[in-house]
Amino acid sequence: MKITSIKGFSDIFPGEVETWQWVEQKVREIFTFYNFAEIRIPIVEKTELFSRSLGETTDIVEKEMYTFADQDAKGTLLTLRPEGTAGVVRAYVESEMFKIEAVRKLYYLGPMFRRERPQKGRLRQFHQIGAEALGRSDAFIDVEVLLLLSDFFSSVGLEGAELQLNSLGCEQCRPKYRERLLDFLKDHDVGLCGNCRRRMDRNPLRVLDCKEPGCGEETKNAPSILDSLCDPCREHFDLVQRLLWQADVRYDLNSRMVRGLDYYCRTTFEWKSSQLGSQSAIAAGGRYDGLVQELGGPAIAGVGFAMGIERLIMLLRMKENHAPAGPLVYVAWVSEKARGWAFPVVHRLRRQGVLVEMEGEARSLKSQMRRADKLRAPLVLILGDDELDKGIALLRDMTNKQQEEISLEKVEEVLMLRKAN
RNA sequence: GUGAGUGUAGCUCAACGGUUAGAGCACUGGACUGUGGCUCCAGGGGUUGAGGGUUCAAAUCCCUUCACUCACCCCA
Repeated sequence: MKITSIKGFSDIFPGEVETWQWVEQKVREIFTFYNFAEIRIPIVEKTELFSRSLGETTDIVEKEMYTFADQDAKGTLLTLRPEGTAGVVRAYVESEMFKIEAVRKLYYLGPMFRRERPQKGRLRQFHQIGAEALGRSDAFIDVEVLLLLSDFFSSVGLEGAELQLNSLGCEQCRPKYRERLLDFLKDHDVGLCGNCRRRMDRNPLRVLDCKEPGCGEETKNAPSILDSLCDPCREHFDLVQRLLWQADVRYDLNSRMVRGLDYYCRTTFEWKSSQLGSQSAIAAGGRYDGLVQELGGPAIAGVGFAMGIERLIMLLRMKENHAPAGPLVYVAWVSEKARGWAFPVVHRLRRQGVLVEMEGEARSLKSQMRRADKLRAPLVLILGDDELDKGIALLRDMTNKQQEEISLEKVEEVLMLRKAN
């Protein structure tokens, strides 16, 4: 029986991996420019970290986490991280970073795991790029984070992503809004789909972004969270919008946008694209002012986002060719003696920085030429017994079909020269 | 977890229940005895996802199972 990969876990092969490397390079460039520093955190954490920060009743915690017992005596429950924010905040609190410098701007990049049914734009192991700004509660940092994302998108040439913006309020105003909404929904529950009637108790906000047309109709006049914000939240959100406007970043207000994790408050946002299929969010995030404290730290605010790399790459559509440079010289050999002569030469050339590839098996010269052509090598060094006897090698220029004889002693020298050009 | 769709050569796909399951691309070789792209010719490559059933006969129909895809749920 052939062993296959796990459902929802995929390989990234050469050809595609170059695009990943290019994206990662852009991340480092842009994020560093905004003074975000990379942090690398473990892929496995204690289960409790996630259940406490994401919320016990979220889908992720209830049914999507890869959780297992450690081999220690207590059988400590461990979980493959389903997202990055919890781990970053844990590291921030645990290392007491805030004592030295309360404000930290961090980013990370790596695999996340959620046991969902795979579909377009959704895998069980997927990759996220995330940024977290800890220690500031002002609207300016919310917008700085949004501008970072926006600049990143333009640096990779992403077009057609739309920003949706909302505010979820704080512990003061959100519970009040929740009550108001619930009252409204109770009066209208006849027109709601079965799904939404179930949603009412668990997370009434979610009823608002139900895809059923009937539910949309029924909740058309539902109270909006944006009309229910308390004064500080209102001012915060107004400033966010004013700054975005100033920075020329377009957005749509969406008071029905819900975030999946419990820790969000105030500003939340989502970048969406219509070209992604049903899973349309490419990046999403928001403010999480209570999280640091929830994880045992001081009352320190935070704001951040996560972006799905697979989804991002789907949208980039390989506009640019990120393939690495092919070999400068392809060495074709037609006898074992020639191969034996060429092998150490190839090695020496590589050590001197010349990109050389050499045929690996005894094949016709024709097929070796084909291979060289396919690799787009501009030069082919041809070696056979005839040449060795004469003390020469043939150097063919693939672009103009010119071929010259060079003495064996000069091969390295000549190729070094070609490299320089 | 629920629902639908699809599984045939390395890839993209054909084949009314009826000869030996084909084509394009890719690969290998030849035309060009040791020279790439274009063209022409030839060749290799398949347990038709797996297992069972119906039938004189199954890639084709039925059942089971597995995998993939898309959607719901939910989310990056």
